[in-house]
Amino acid sequence: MGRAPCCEKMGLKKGPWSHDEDQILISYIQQHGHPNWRALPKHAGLLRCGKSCRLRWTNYLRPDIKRGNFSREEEDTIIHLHEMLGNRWSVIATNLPGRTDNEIKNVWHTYLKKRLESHETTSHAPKRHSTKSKRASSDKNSEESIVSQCHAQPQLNSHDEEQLVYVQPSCSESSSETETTTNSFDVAKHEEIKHETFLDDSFWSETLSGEGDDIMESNPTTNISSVEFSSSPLKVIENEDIRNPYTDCHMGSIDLWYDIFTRIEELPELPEF
DNA sequence: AATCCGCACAACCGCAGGAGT
DNA sequence: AACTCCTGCGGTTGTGCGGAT
Repeated sequence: MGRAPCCEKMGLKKGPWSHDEDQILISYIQQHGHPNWRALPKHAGLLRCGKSCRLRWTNYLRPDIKRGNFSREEEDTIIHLHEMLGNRWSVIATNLPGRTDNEIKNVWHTYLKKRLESHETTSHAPKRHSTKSKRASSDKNSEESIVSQCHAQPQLNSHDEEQLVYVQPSCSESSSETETTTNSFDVAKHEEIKHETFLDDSFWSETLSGEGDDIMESNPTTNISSVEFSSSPLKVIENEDIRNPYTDCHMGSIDLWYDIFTRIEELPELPEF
């Protein structure tokens, strides 16, 4: 496979994004979407490579990013899924609405891994995320104000973890209500779990990439917030009252998970995807 | 008060793989 | 089939902050 030539570094800015750059990126994506990341910075007038723009958008500026501390349920979900999937952060992220793979990866490396290593599985977690934003109080105030400009929906609150659904895209750029709601979680059937998990991976990535861009391209002037939140999976879940299996039974389901893991290991061969 | 150290997290880098030609 | 382009992913690094010494 050919590898994309790295963006010509001549004259391209690196490092932390400035307020102005964020504004430019947000406003451009709101107006035009992001059908082509590579061409985006040029068209938007940003001295950044497309990769950097995409990363900034997906990891920080995207409207549906859920900021704030990870709940205990989210942490447990990460741990469970990491046991099952390994370092497939993007797949794990699809099960944590509003969380990015980068964020989950960071949390894992800086905190959860150590928590597991020290076998500290009981309630009190070590000091962490008391202020998720050590920097948030200073230079991120400005950044969050930027982000909030495209957050048409209020920040998620502590009840959000009750709305977690096993199979769910992290990105609300598009989602299908029926698809989301029909992906119910049947933990009793490990094959279905595997199927849904891996199906979810490709399914959502395809769905998201396709529909999101379609929306944007077909409605270039559509306000991104209205588009995204009109089909917000969180809203769907809220309406449908689908519960997260981890939330419902997560601490009581250790045996269940153990059973799942052991049964998976009994399988002669895992299908490759 | 100054320095050191660890933590948290944003951002970068290289690679893999799908899509298009 | 072979090639290029583009996107997404996972690993890693850089930087700023707060607490400890």
